[in-house]
Amino acid sequence: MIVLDFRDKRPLNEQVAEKIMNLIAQGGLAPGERLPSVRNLAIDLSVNPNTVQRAYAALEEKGYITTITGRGNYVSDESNWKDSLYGEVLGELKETALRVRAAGVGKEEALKCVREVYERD
Amino acid sequence: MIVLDFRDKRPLNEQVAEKIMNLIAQGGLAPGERLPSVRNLAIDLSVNPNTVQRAYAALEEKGYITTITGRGNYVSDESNWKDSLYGEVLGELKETALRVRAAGVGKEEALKCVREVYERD
DNA sequence: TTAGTGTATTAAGACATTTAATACACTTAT
DNA sequence: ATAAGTGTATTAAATGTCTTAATACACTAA
Repeated sequence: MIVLDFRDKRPLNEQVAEKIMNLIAQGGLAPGERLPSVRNLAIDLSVNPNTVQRAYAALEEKGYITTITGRGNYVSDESNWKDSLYGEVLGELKETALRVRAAGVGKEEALKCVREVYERD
Repeated sequence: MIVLDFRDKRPLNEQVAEKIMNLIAQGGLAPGERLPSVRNLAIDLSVNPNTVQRAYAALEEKGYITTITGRGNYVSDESNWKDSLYGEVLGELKETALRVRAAGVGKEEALKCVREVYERD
């Protein structure tokens, strides 16, 4: 389901949260579907339960999942996170594009770079 | 000349290096121009000399500046860093685009976002 | 009642960043 | 030659974050 990169300098809890977020965003996890329990996912990823718990807490904070004590974590309805995700991600893209332009890269070259990413596999 | 964000979680030495790099890329610092000494910039930024030294070392490693022991640090000629800057900045764009795609944003919407940045003023 | 769930706390270790205090070699101007 | 300013290097300490570990508690479901 998820593979972590232990050599990456980014915190494990952030990696877990982002990978699950991406799975949800792409439909790999449907709304209403139950996520693995904190303890089970921790075992699967060879990570401490606290680390998974922090990832889940962040995901709930952003509206991607709903937590029910004693039962588990469930994927939220798309309406709860789609707008905020699009806004966040397009904001990042805009910032990066500004930096790319400031560095002197031409418009066509920048567009080509983005197109290539989308046309890969 | 430069203002650091001490609340930002990013390392100070990286912030210093990036801000100087941007100044150079945008012509705020001309080739041949001398940078502030390690000690003076450290005082200006309220930071330890070691931190500035690390920033300068990184900048020299990437070809943005040339260091002469006993004299100072000087902005390198554009030919020394233009390629590496393009590579770095396009790499960032690629990564961001991947994240945008993973979030479920469509190709046309992403391209439109980049186009808008380039067509602004 | 039992097992499985989320949650919370405290302690310890590992690690990166930053500061601090020096020291040394080099260059420039006097 | 001397002095001041430069880059560079080293070692130690302080700090903060991340992670693990070991528990404990409240809740839910079978």
